[in-house]
Amino acid sequence: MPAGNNMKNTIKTVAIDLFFKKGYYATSISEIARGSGIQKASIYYHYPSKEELLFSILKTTMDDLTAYLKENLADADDIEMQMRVAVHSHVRFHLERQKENFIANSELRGLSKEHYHIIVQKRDEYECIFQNIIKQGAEKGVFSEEDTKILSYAILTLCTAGAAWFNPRGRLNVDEIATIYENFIISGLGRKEADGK
Amino acid sequence: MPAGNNMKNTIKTVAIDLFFKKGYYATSISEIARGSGIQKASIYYHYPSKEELLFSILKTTMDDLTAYLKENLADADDIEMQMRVAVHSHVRFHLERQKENFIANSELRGLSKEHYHIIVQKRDEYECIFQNIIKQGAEKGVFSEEDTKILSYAILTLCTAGAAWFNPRGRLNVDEIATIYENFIISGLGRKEADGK
DNA sequence: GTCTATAATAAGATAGAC
DNA sequence: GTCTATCTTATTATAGAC
Repeated sequence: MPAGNNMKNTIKTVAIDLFFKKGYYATSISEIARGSGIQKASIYYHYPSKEELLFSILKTTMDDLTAYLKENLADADDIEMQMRVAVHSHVRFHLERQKENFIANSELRGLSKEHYHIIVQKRDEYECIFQNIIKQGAEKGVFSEEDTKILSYAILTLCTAGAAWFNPRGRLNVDEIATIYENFIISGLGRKEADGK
Repeated sequence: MPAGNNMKNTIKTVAIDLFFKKGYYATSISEIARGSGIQKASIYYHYPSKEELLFSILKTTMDDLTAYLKENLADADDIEMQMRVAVHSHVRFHLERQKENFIANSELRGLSKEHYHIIVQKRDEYECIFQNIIKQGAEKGVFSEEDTKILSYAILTLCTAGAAWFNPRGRLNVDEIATIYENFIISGLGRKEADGK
């Protein structure tokens, strides 16, 4: 994660802040420079273009997101536990790195065609992990047999949305929110007839 | 809903298309004019500014959304049915007027302070209807006693997200998707102990 | 109600000094 | 690695003819 130790990271941190607050297009290189304490021309020493700066943010976020999920899933054995861990991991990451994740979900259109494909492929790989858990759960009779793709989108967007409204100084902390979502989703995925547990 | 019968509506329809495809900031008045078959200066005869055009789109969308929900809820009596109807109504409206709704959820930052407050107030009123159903459901023991606000955000963002990926020529039609969401949410809201139904 | 022409401004990016 | 100065281009919006 970027800290303020060198200018390249400072610029990135400032850009994340501004892209989150105002959006990518509404943020100018001048503003990023002002926030970083340098002149706008100096930005181009560190990043070849505004678009490359955005790409750099999104790439790091997606890589860290997937690494975090895999790390957390290593301990989970049965299917329900895997889904619980996956949801918790997703919510936690999105709440703790709220700004980057919000950008990763709202500013994909700012990317070049090539960069867009790279990020979307990373996102697909991540989604695939969730879809496999749902599919396995349906096969083993733990989850209901609704449409796997739709449910994975539903679950992911549900948790992702947390990043849009979460207030770090609000009523509930990260783990409390993650647990509410976790219960909601496990219930939602349960078979409708009766709870066989 | 705007049709192509007069220039003011044509401009609005073209703008919705472009704001959805490219985003508000990435869309220029020139492009909207080109799509409408007039010169860019002529846009200003119909709308005083680009921001007013955006506001006009968002205002119509929010008003129609709330009217549609109230209309649908008029028939529903018990709480579970009310939630089913509300979810179905929300999903249906968001899938059928996908572009406007996507804009209404992603381009609020493009508004002036005054217009922003008007739209957010309309959104709060709409959310309030959902929160009341959840609260009543919890009081009567139909739904679990989780946090009302969190759950209403969860439900709304869940359904709203449909608008972001729905493909009108895709595998599933509007009603099929709405029903999947409906079941998921009713299960998710159910009490965790055992299904008392 | 739509046009042409243009004003006013701000953007992303580069050149070259230090 | 950061600066000043500048190029190029695009933007929103207005003035005034038709």
